[in-house]
Amino acid sequence: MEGNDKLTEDKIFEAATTVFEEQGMTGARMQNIADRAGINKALLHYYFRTKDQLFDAVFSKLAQKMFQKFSPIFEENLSLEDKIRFFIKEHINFLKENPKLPGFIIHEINRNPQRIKKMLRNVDFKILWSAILKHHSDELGDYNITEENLPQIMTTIVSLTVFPFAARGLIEVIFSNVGVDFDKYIEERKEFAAEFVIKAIKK
Amino acid sequence: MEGNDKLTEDKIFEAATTVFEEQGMTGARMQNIADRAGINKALLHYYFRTKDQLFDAVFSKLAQKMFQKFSPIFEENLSLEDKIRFFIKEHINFLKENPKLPGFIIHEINRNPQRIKKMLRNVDFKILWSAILKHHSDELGDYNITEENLPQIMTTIVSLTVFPFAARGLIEVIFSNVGVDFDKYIEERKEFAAEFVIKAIKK
DNA sequence: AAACAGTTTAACCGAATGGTCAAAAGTATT
DNA sequence: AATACTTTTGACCATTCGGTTAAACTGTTT
Repeated sequence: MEGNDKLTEDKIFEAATTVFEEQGMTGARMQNIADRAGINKALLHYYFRTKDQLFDAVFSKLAQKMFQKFSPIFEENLSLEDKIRFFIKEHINFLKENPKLPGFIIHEINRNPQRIKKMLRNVDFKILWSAILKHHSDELGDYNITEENLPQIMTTIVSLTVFPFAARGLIEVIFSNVGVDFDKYIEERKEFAAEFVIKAIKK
Repeated sequence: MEGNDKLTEDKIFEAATTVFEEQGMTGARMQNIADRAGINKALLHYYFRTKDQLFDAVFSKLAQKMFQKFSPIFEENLSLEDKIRFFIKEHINFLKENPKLPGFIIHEINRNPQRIKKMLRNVDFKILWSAILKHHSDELGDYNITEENLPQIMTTIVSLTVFPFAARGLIEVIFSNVGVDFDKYIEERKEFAAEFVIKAIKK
């Protein structure tokens, strides 16, 4: 049979994703993953020989999923302001669907910085970054954006979208105390963060 | 003897802090902590009965250390703008000394949200937050700050300081590719983030 | 229907890990 | 110097965990 083939592997992959996202590599248990996938533990090792291999597969997939979402930044067609609005809105929408992703990626990168180093070895950010400046060269006179402060601005924008999800557990406790709903806060954040950034960079 | 007493317990606590910060609760090994402290593993259990108790002690200490740094926000004496400048600068200075703290706290809260819920049970953020508005009530006419968007603004400021350290492993890889030095970036961030926020909230 | 190939399982294994214990070493008290 | 108390250690234990193995099961080919 071939149909069930992919099904089993996918079931494993999904279960592994859930468990790894929640517990991290070191906290995850192969037995737990097997249980969630509704299969025998030996079958896990039949499809993915070791825990490390299974983790690598999951991590690569999730990291790619995360990084892919940044590609719209490096394309043209929108004005700078609209691009900022579009990116922040879409990125928050993406994170709403994958709320555990930031915490997972952050922790696993901290635990093993080499892995991400290897993954991004062949990406030339220099070209990507200068592309941004080039795309909006005619608009740049209206904003406080230079090659020098681009790292500050880029990390700032990402901070605004990612941090609330990474620190969600903490933020939710505080918000519940103040009577704020996290989901509503996230919904409002799309516009707030975008206008916040635009206001800040405008000359 | 009493002098050596505290010394041993402190050596253990320091070693445990290092290991837990780097590996997290689930990745840490009691043997590793014992080795780092230069003592026998049995002695670990003599001072801290179980791994959970040792972890709780370390986590509580580190969480308190982190939260304490927010107290200047809730005191008066400075203008709103200077308070923002002061907090961001001091907070980044603090994080420079404790760069692993954000990732550690974030991960452990995600792994067990209940722990932080219990820790902050008796803190009334509502009072703290309204104190901010009260302290600067005379200045508020000049800024786009209301009780409604305070959650957005507060989380925004914290995002700007904390995220670079949480995601340091990733940011450093990208920066090294673009030829930016992380330490220099952090140094510049003190002023950048403060002026960024002030510009954004000014009417 | 027999041989074959891929899939799934139950039972098992060895190493790692958190934790214990009794004895040794060290320190203070008398 | 004898006693009593605390600290430190080496050896050990029980359990958990990642991983293996051989056999059973399923569908396909001949």
